[in-house]
Amino acid sequence: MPDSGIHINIRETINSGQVFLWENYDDRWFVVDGHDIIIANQTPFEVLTFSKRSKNFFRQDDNYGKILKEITKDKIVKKSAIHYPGLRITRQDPFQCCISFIISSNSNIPNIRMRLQKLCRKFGTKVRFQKRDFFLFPEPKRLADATVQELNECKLGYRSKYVLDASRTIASGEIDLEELKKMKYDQAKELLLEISGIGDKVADCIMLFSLEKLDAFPLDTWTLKILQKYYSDIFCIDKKTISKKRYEDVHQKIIERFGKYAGYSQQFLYKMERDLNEKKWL
DNA sequence: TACTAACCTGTACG
DNA sequence: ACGTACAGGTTAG
Repeated sequence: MPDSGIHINIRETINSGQVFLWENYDDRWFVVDGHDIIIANQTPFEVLTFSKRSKNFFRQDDNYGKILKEITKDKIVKKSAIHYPGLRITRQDPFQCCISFIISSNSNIPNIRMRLQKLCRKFGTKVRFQKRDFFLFPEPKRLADATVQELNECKLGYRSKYVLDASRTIASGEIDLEELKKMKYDQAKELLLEISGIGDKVADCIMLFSLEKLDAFPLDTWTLKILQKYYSDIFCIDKKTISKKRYEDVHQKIIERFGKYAGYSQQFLYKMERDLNEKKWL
């Protein structure tokens, strides 16, 4: 059963920390997604692409009703789901998603966005679409051929070498992100963790937002805070960070608690807690 | 295995 | 104005 627009809130979905390269003009949303641009209109609901290929960027093909029914068994998630109807997980270009979250480490959303924009302007292709100019996200090969010096000009800081490493690993085919889509969570994660700059949290973001792993539940400062605040009876989290071993243990418990669509639960909880603390989405 | 410090950079706040 | 703290973490020791 395909989703109609009423089950997709474009504004809230884009403003939930999963996608960074977007612009809002005249009530329409433009999202740079790899070598393509998504244009989304809320009412009447319509999603088009620059490439003219059909893409379910908002995961319109998910059975949203079924997923909601599953994840709202949890009262806190239910509260958030009522407050944010139509909040979705996006299906992003894997390479862009990968670089986006490598860049996100120890940083904030406006800063991540700025760096990605600089990467696009410096290495991406300029295109004209709907009477506006856009820079597409650079291909893996283009970034693999860049120098640390050039990447530093995009203000990546110490992350420049990570971006280079990841781009080379992917451009060479050593790791094929499309192949990871077909794998189970554990197997895909193991491969992602081989790339320097990708730890547990970043790997989970990449898998949830671009590799079809709805059971991925990124554990960052916010979600850990959420587990402490609302689920102290189930999860014994005392610090701001957790060790690798603990991360795996907690993820296992997360699946037991929230089910196979735990990633969706995470998005609702994350959105709610960030808004509660009046954090910026841009 | 668990724990810490160091890390680039822009922005917010005093 | 100018210093300091902090941000969707990861790595090295």
